[in-house]
Amino acid sequence: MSLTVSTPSPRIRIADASLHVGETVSIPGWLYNLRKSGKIVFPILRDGSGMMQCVGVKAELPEETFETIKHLTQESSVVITGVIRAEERAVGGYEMDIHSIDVLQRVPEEQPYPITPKDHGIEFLMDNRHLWLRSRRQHAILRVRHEVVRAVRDFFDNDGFTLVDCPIFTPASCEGTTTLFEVDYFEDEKVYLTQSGQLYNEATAMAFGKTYCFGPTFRAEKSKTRRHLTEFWMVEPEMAYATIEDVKQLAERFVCYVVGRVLEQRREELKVLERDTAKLEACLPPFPRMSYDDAVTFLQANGSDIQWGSDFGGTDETILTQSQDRPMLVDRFPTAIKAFYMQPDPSRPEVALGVDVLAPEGYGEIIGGGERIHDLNLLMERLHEHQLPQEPFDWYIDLRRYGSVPHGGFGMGIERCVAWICGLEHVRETIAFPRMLYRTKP
RNA sequence: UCCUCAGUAGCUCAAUGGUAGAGCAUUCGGCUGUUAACCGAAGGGUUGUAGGUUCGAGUCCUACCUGAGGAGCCA
Repeated sequence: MSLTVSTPSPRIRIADASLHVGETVSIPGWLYNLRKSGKIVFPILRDGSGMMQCVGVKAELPEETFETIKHLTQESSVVITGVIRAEERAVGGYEMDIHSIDVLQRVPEEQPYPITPKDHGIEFLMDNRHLWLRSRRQHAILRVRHEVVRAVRDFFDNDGFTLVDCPIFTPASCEGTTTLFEVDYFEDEKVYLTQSGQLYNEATAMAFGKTYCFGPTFRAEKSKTRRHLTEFWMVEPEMAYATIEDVKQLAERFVCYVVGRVLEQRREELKVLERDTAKLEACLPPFPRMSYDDAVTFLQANGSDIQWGSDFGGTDETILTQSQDRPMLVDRFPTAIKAFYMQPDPSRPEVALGVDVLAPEGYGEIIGGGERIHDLNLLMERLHEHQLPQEPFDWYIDLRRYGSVPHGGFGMGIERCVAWICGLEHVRETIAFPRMLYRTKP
């Protein structure tokens, strides 16, 4: 069966098939599907870069080779050698006439590959997440995610930001204290998994001017919705000498760049996902801007029972964004519901200079950020009001002692952004191995 | 933590309180251009668990377990 060993041909990836028309090449991959029709077989090979329909004709192959192909099982690992040919009837436009096949591992029929070409339920698919990643749709989503991550890095790298990553073990909370994962450190010490790199970003921004961090973030929220993971990836830029207006402009440019890159580089994947790209093409500046005050008025006029002073619910975000064709910016939230470090509006201290970006089509908040307090006394006051201990924040307070300046930034959740761009029902498909309230396997 | 819904073949789902069934997957057979191929046949079940009502329970009742969706909170 191992003809390729004695007659080695150049190995190619399916994505490069168009460069090898007429050549004899080998493609290492896995059997995606197999269609049989008497004396002709059509194994569909996948190699991670694409799909290739191969053709095996009984009359043109040794009987043993033909029988081997005919009885191949789904997801068996094989190296197929043959000649590439342009073929309109094949998906992808190219086809391979099989000369020989080398089977590395044949999936046994008594334990066949569980994910068949028909429908499956979400529980079954999540239990088989390690295999589900091989399917076309999951492949497309994770390629879009990769493009988003690349675009995020390129955007900040090309805009004068320095990447300075923040610690994952942290001694204290940035956001609320009830949503921290506690970890046993040495000598009875407790540390927590980071909820945000933002406090550290403020230190690095004072050192480099403009910085960003990008890494995993953890929230022990008992949230069981399509928008929540307990472990997610967040990119957080921070700028010295910046106001809320600078933050808003940065967020707007950033979101447009990321969406533009996916449209430019990942058309095929969006097509697999049946994403209406017109909705993404509408993502151009300027984004509509609304104050929290006006948002509350708008919501009340459109059926929400929200009262001034409380945060938006999931349905509130949907009501706000459903009439928009692009993301919207909402700013100046009640100071009382925002984190202690948020800068109050000097002319209206009851509202804070925070801004959220809400994605359209009901996807909700993808960015949260704003201007931070830079006045030492005000920061001390706010720490006290939030009943936070001073000692763990000593270093943070120091930043207001040594050349304090107005500064701000934001955080964007990668999974929510990818879910929106891909048009997915749930964020769980946007990360290879999602961690959720009741799921930590596989 | 609370609310709602669902657990039946490996998977997706049917079955008025009255003999547990189909499609896909698997195996065997047929077919030289298939596109989640198609046609024929076979094997495959402690109906989530424990109780209860009933002549009789997959179906009704109670508790529990598991999962999904949502609320609150959030990116």
